[in-house]
Amino acid sequence: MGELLAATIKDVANRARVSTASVSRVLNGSGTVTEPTRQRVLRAAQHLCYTPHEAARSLITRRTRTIGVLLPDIHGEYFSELIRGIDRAARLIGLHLLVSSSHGDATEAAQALRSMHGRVDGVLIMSPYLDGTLLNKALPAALPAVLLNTPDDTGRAPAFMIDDFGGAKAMVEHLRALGYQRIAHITGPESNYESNERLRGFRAALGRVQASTALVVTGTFTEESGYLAGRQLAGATPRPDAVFAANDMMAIGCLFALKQAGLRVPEDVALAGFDDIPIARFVSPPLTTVRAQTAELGRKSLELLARAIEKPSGAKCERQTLGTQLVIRASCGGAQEAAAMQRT
Amino acid sequence: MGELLAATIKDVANRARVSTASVSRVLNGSGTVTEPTRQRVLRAAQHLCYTPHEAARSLITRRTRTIGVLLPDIHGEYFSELIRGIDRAARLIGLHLLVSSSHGDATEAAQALRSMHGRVDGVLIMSPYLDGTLLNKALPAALPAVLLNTPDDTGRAPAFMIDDFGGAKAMVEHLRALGYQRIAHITGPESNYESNERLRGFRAALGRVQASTALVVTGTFTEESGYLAGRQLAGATPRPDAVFAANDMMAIGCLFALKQAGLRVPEDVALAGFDDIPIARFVSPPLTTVRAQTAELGRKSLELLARAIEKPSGAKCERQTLGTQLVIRASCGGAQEAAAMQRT
DNA sequence: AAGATCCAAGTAAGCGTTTACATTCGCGTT
DNA sequence: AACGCGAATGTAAACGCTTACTTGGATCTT
Repeated sequence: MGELLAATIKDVANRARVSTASVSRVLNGSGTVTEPTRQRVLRAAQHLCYTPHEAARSLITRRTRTIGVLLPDIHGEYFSELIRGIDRAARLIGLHLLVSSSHGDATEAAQALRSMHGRVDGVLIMSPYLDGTLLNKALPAALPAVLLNTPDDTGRAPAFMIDDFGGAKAMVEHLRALGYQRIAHITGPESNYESNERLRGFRAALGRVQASTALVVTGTFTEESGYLAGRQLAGATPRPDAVFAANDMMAIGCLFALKQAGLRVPEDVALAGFDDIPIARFVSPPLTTVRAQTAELGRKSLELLARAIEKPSGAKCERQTLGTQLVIRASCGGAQEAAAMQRT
Repeated sequence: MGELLAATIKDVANRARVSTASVSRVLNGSGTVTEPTRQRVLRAAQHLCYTPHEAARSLITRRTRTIGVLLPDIHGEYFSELIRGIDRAARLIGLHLLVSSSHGDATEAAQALRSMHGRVDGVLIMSPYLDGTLLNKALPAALPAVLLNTPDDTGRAPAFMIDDFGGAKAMVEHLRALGYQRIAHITGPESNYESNERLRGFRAALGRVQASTALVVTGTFTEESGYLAGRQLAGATPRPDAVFAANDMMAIGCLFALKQAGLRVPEDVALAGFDDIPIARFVSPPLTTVRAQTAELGRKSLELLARAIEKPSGAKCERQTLGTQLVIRASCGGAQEAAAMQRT
């Protein structure tokens, strides 16, 4: 009697002197069993420390109670927030999370997706790189999926979006209302969907004429890239009187560069970001930003996915957009006036 | 011909006019196949968008290429860093991550652990609550495991630890060397292992006499609790001239409270934290803290686990401790002198 | 040219479950 | 006392894969 291998349902059946079917019935509460049998099975299972083998179980039930999460990265506060929202919702519904991240390109993401076949009941995908064709290719037709902030050409799956355009536009309009004239923008990666939407919002708020002359520096959503952009902007002539970074991390990097260049924020240059990551209110001066409901985005996506798994028919491939909210802090000055404006 | 269900190996075999065995051989590169057969199989597989069903595969191979990650929480910068380290290492080795978090108590963690049977090849466990008995109960004998910062009474699994004691001791000694006399401490949750170790380090650095009179406030590792502790400390008489918080988040909360009370940091009260989370250098003044190699901890743990899975024999149940490092910033003053000291 | 050798491909068992179906058993009817 | 019936239990077939073993030719040896 080697205790090397984990006990199987057969072992339990033997010990309880019943068939495996009865064990299964007891453990799943399905079918009918007499109380004595039930007790015997339960005791046997407990004695053997029996735990069902999930792979075997899901092979036949065609359910894994697991959902796959495909992210471009897992690092930083933004993803931390997102995963938090997803995780909470999943835990509430009783779903496991199989995460896969850090695929730099669409091919890698597709690869990761394939390797999830038979491991998950559905997938949550955030992949700014994955274009429609590749996604269709890699996504098994029957696999429920929900897209997060992912450009979707195909209508293959429902999608949740953050209103990147609207948020950026509102922020730049706010800056203009405060009287800033030369507003610069630090973008995210060029191939990134959200980055492009925010840039579009930036331009829309400025209007065609100003947009054409506005100072736009390309970043990569990292603090480092924000720092470099900040140095560049600090030395530009004419120097911008406000900088809108496409995310908070870059704004913070930029803040450092500006300070290092001897510029005061917001007196010399105003600064604004996007996301409202937790750090944003801790930097000095606290960062004015656009609040994206990141955790909420995660939660809602997961819930939608769970519903889609429950009844695959009801999945309308709609795109829903989550609104954003201006968060006025000290980094762009005029906090009081702005607050007053908000109220009206 | 319904395309509703995903193609199986049988479908591929039929289409290529070979047996399923040959398909398997081609796809896994095992056994021998002639080139024409190979081509036929490959074409058939591609045409049908065939992807192996991982549950079925792992049922027979007894390998899932997945490792389970059990965390007490998933929120915040600390866990973000940790997961990042784990994720990177896993990706490098080609392992999937099944994460399970937010179990408040040992029972929930044990439950989560059981439900991983048949889904994972091994587990990474960080559970400050899980005591030895429960862990032994829930951990299948054959399941490779590595513990992270978890008190382990059993020697059942190897463990990686952060040198909480040493780090805390070094920090408090540093504060004393700077001339601070009345050093207060904000602890983590009472039942938390790391929290207790840091408290122990704090006391050790003070020596028995001073430790007995030192001001110690209980927190919960959250910013909120740090804030409350900060308010309490700001009003204490005699007021401490330095505060050492058991983690950075609480230090930041405390910082707010101190500022709100009109105290200057570090002139009126010095402040230090633990972890060196990314925010730490962004707050104002930048936070002096103990750098715990969090991502490194994740990476090393995963690598050890991977090795243990590879050859279960070689797993010595040792505990390894990762050193910490003092990070001197402005929040406790004397940065220059301190830097000089470090150099010697 | 017949037997030995070897390689490619097929056959089928089995991984640990669930579940449709078959069987058995006890019991109330007639 | 024979019958029928429902409840409890058992039997065995899947689920989709891998792999030990078997088979069937082709090639090589003598």
